[in-house]
Amino acid sequence: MEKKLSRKEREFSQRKKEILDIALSLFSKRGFHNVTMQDIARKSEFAVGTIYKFFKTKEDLYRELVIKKGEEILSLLIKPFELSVDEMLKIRKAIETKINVFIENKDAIYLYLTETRGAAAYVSINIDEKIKDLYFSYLEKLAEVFEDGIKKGIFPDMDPFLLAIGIDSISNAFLFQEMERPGEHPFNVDLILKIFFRQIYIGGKLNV
Amino acid sequence: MEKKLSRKEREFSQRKKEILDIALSLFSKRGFHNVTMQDIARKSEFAVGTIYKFFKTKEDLYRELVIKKGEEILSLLIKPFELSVDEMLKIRKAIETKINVFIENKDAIYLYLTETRGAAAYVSINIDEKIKDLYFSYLEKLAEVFEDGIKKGIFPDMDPFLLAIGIDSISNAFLFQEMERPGEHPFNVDLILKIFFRQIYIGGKLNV
DNA sequence: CTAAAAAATGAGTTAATATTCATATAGCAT
DNA sequence: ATGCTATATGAATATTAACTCATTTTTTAG
Repeated sequence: MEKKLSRKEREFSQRKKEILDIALSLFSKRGFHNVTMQDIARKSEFAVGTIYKFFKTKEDLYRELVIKKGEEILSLLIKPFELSVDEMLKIRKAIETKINVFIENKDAIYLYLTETRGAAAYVSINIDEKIKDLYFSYLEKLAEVFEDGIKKGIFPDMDPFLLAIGIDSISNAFLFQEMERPGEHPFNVDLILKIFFRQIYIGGKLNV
Repeated sequence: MEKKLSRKEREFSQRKKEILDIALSLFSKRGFHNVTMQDIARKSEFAVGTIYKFFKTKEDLYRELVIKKGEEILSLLIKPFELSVDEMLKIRKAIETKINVFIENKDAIYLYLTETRGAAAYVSINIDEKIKDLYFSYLEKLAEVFEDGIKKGIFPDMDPFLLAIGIDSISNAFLFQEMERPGEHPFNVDLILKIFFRQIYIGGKLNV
């Protein structure tokens, strides 16, 4: 069902993708309002009119970009939850994955976090809501892992959703700090786990 | 040195303050680019031209607002650090204060956090840097408390700046969650301290 | 009360940029 | 090679919103 695309269609998608990549690099650095369609046209080496063959409006382009990247990133972030390992390892893998995804997708992360912050960044309520929902669904999956762990007695008995928010926000904060001032305050997964669980987990074993 | 203001001057500041208050409520909901000077004029019941008697440009107005609020909030947040109590209680007070400041200044917090996020929100690099610096100076003060506590052996021996980022980001995350979906996941200072220290601190005593 | 000075007003000007569309170019079939 | 269709182009247009300033209104002083 994938191979039905004609060369024309493949070229169309390829060009569209190129435009979206350029747009990502621009929007993530300067924000929606400080990037013009001219900028996108110039940098992607298309004429302005051509951009409009791919996207009805500037906002459409932005919306498509934000949602596409959001979904892309979510799909990476939730992979560890499908592993059949114990909850502690799942959490560890989830944080490791998050760190890698951050590093590999800095631009997209900027776009994404800008959106979840609402307020000044938002262009249209709908984008904002969609991205919030994606992020929420991630937190819910993470919370489920905590819930399972609590039932087994390996995590403290607290609201699993708050634990999810907690560990995720620490991870985000450390990652942002690292992005802003690289090397100043090195951290790793163990440190995050240590704060959360007073535990270091190595090769299937728990060490305090 | 305060009472030298004439009625004129007092009226001028009063009006300026009114405009800034209106602008805050608008900017915090819709962001810089989605609020027009017309909007601010209409809502504050002045003419557009009058707004320009108070602020040279729209960006000036915004800058003044963001920095004023940032400084206002910082001065509230750092108060607990001046208390002469032990480090654990200082941290507790700092979180309590943060929760209260959040609740009392939701609009300003939105403005403030939007700015610290950089990226899409930014208007001019200078505002952004100024606010980042303010926030950074808060984190540094918080880190000092951790440092003192670590020396005394009452906190675990980790990078105090990371501990500061950590506890602050959890507090922020819980507060945002509460703002977005009130009542769904109740939390309090004890919960945050428990995650961080496995400790509840009541009336000067530590309880595990 | 009256006239000069100060302040406020908002229609009009200007600048920036999203969007359109007549024209040019490239691709393709015969 | 030739015409026909689809695609690309970017100058021209439309829109939006910041900012100005000639006019009106309010305040102050005598």
